Amino acid sequence: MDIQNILEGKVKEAIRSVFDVELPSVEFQPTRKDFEGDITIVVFPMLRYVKGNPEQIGRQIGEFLEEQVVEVSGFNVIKGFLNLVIDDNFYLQFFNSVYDTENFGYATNGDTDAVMVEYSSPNTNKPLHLGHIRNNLLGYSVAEILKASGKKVYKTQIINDRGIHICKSMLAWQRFGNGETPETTGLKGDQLVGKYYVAFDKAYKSEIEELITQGVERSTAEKEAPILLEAQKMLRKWEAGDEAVVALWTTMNGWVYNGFEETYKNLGVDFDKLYYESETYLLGKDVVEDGLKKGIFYRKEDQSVWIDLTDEGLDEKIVLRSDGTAVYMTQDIGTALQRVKDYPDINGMVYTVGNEQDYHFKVLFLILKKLGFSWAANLYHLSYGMVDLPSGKMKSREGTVVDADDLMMDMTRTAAQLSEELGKLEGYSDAEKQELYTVIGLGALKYYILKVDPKKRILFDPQESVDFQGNTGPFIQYTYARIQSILRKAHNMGLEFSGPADIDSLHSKEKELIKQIQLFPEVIGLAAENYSPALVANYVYDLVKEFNSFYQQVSILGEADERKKVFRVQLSKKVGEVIQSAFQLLGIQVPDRM
RNA sequence: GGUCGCGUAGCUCAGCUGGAUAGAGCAUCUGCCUUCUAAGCAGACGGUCACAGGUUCGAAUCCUGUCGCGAUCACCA
Repeated sequence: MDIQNILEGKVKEAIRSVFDVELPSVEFQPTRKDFEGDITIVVFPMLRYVKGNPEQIGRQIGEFLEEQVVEVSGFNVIKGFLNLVIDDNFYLQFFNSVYDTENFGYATNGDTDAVMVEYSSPNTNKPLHLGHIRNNLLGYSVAEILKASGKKVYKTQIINDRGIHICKSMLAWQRFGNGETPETTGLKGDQLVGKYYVAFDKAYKSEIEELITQGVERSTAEKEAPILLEAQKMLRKWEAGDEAVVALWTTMNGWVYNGFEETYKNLGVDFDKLYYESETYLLGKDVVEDGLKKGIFYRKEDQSVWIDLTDEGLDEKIVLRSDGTAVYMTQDIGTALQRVKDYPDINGMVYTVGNEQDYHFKVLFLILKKLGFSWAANLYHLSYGMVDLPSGKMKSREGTVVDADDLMMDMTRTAAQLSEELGKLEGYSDAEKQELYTVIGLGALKYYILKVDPKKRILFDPQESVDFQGNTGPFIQYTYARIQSILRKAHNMGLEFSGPADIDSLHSKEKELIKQIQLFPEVIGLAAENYSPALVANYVYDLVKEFNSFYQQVSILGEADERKKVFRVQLSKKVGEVIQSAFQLLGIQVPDRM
């Protein structure tokens, strides 16, 4: 089936018959655009087994292949590179075989094992910001890519709904809130709660300054500011189950959840299962006991429990405090186990968390492996770089963040403004226009973030906003819309474009397009293997570039030859489908018109 | 200081398991809307792939070292 396999066998055969040597493998690569040919065989690696002039060996193989393999219709040799010309028929056959395939590129035979993908995982004391957007987009997209590669996927987030951070917001709301609610203020719940988190910080800072003027050391003042002590007291009350505190906590978290839900909906991400830290923060202690018995952990004199990872080049790490309470690590161990308990088919997990926690996850995964869980072999920390602003790091407490809701609205507004200027949307209702602007604005934002390697840090300049030209979401969406326009016209012309393509030879642009389409399944596999939406983004951009060049240089609907015309429409349709599929993997919608 | 990541055109980024003359977009310049949507196309300009060694027939890619930027090394999460 696969041309490469056929060729590999034949090349080995050629070498065997001419030189009487067995080759272990053959190296292929797509032929560079500036040379004639489609597939290139690199002769250099063969020189270890076959003595001689690479150019001559290449020619001998080429002659053999041209004679013996129907798909090979010609060849040329340049230095050690044997460029093979593949017959148009091969590409046509491939095209016909996938033309009617729905979800072309997606793996069909599903894996019985499931993988759980965690992303977002916000604190409930403030609204989502640009950093969360990157997290959400990455997590969601990787989940979609894994699904497309044949895996069963559960999307989840752990909501950090307890701790000192939410108590700070609660306390500030009690003090300065005057009973404000989302209803009375018209603010989104998460925005309202975030406002009080900032208010807390302001009050805290002024108390520190106050103490310092009274002659207290700064470090002491920071620890003993009354409002902070009060917040800590509140946390203890919460842990003791104090009714009033828990009631307030429930109310305010409820506001935040409503707000988050709206943001997630706008962003287009969702979850199959939610975990709440308030329900999981005590987990993991029993596992630690187990680990102690197995000798994986050890207890120090003060009763705290540790693991020694110095053999692995890491440090010693605490897993249980001397007072017997859990640390972050303990919780994460317990939560992982809980997930496998809830979904027994899980055989791997992906954690979408910023790269400042690289070390933490390295340790966590190592511990889980040492504890002997089979699924621990398939844990992946989807680590990504920070999103920084030209002014520096974003800090929620100081209000120097790019708010997720604001940003999405800005992008939509920019899209609207641009569309108005271009003025192509006559006949659309205001509601339809608004929806389209959202699709485009979010397309720009999502693509902008997903096209860069997750590992790299992003410098986000809100002033310059996000481009709509070149390697961008809207450019790709635009191409898709243009294809839909062709299909509408073709339909109106009464063109029948469902059967197999029936033409004699391919235009070079057509051939290039089919080659590009052919790569899609491979790209999905690679993206899944590397947990990298960027591979998909850059692939679809190449496809779109190729299509635009085709579109601009050959006539599709104006082609005189009826069979060619039909084929070109079919080809355009398939390109549209691949664009749509690829964008689905990125969580980006695609418009019929723009 | 130890560990991890990053460093490619003026700017933002691609570059798959090492392969031919390192690719896009933005910006600057030149053409192209009476024909399928110009958010486009064709082209020009722009690079000692941070630096120095090494492995290899062949290195942006692999190894070592140096420099720069970032993160991390809590009985915080």
